[in-house]
Amino acid sequence: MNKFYITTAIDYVNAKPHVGHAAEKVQADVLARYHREVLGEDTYFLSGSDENSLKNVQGAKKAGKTVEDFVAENVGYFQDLKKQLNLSYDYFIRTTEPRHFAGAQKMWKLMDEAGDLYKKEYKGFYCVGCEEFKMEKDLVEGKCPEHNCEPEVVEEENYFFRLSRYQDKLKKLIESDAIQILPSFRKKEMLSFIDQGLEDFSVSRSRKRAENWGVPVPGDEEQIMYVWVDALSNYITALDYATEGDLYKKYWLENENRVHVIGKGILRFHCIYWPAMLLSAGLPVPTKVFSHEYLTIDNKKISKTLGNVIEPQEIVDKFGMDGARYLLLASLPYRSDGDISWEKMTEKYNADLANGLGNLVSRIVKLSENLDITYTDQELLEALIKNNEAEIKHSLDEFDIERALVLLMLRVREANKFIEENKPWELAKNDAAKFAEVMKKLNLDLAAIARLLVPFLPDAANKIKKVLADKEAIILFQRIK
RNA sequence: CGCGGGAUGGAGCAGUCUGGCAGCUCGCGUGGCUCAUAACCACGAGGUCGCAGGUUCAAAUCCUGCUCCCGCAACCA
Repeated sequence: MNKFYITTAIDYVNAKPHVGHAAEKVQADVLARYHREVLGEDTYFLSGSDENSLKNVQGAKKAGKTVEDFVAENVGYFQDLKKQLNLSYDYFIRTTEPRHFAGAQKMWKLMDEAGDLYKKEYKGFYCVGCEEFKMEKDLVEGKCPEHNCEPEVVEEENYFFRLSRYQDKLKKLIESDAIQILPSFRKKEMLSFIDQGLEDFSVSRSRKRAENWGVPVPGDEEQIMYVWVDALSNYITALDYATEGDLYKKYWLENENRVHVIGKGILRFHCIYWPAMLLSAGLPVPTKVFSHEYLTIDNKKISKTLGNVIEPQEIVDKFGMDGARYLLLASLPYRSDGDISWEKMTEKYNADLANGLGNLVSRIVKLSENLDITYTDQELLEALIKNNEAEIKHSLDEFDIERALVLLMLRVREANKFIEENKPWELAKNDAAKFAEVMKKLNLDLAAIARLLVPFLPDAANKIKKVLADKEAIILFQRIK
């Protein structure tokens, strides 16, 4: 049996999740369900939280809580997304778990043994007010914009990873699609980044600066792992890499599909840093990295200060679980950022789900009320083919979820058109045979559409199947003002 | 000359690789229908396809130059 391992990014839990986080999880969920429920593959789907960041320590301080409590509380909000949006992930990894520490340290040791870790002076601008290092680009006229003070130049010894050593190997892996990067223009971007020359990067911080929070560097009491080795290794530590458990063997070692779904902002770390670290440790690299674009709200970046945050739960409250899934998926184009607003969402929900799919279900169920419709599996397979099954699958193989949904909605329109052209309500009165024939086709089409909807709108798909059998009219998606 | 993406009717997008009547959804107007969630279907108005050149029988599509917008630009998820 084919196997499929898919992960989402692990999120910082220094605040509640917003729609952008939610959209990524739903996208990954569609792909996971497609492989698990449609293709019937042995699928493992992972999500999780990145808890070892200094940002969490700072967030906790602000909130007047212990880091443990602060992080646990926010993790709860992220885990709530599972129920809210019907996510089907198999496990939610927290990077504060002991087995994650053990796995990250194990990987560190292998990289060290490979001779890829070395100590070097790290020089940076440290703002005492922010208690963190600032990038030069973040400084305004050489000063920290938040505190309006000149940062200290601090030098500190850190461990560095020899990324430079893997430049050629990475280029080959990406060029040949051994690591396939989607959409394709992102592959181009990564290749041209490699061509500019890869430099080593720092992978640790002093224990003091890390505020004693995070994964300790093996064999060096004074250093804590910085984000890369720690966070990225979650994709294998969650599979019990530390003990080389069954999950790890099954889904990482003996599997051809190791897929990461991430946002474009962290593309480089997944396509370059992470594979290089795996190469160093002698472990298999990911086979696919899908980079989604970002959601904006009212054409602005999602930002607390702008006050334009929409919580996932709010969308669920208004449009229902599958309604929210649909809107998040359909609002995020494959190749560019997508914008949402209450107005746009309401419009799309009404057009596609209430007036489109939902109304179609009502029409067909009512018209079929007094008919006894049966069909064979073979007939259903033929209906699937006629309803763009191949094209929809092809879109999903390319991770183009938006296009798959467009194709599905096209089928809904076709069915509505077919009803109009054949006027079954008239046939019911004067041509019983033709009426039965027309309604059988419509039932088959709707059954096919329901089957194709499974990865996207699992609940609605089930309800359609049920209602076709029971013939009890339902309002699948209530029209919203 | 840092890298990548984008500019197509009121809005959102496809089409560009492989040149050939400019297409889809929403919104708007008119008509039709009544099985349905005032839903559905048809027709229509609306675009010199960012700008300027070039190649070609033919350019949104290929070539050259330019303008504007967005993301990334390295240890920042």
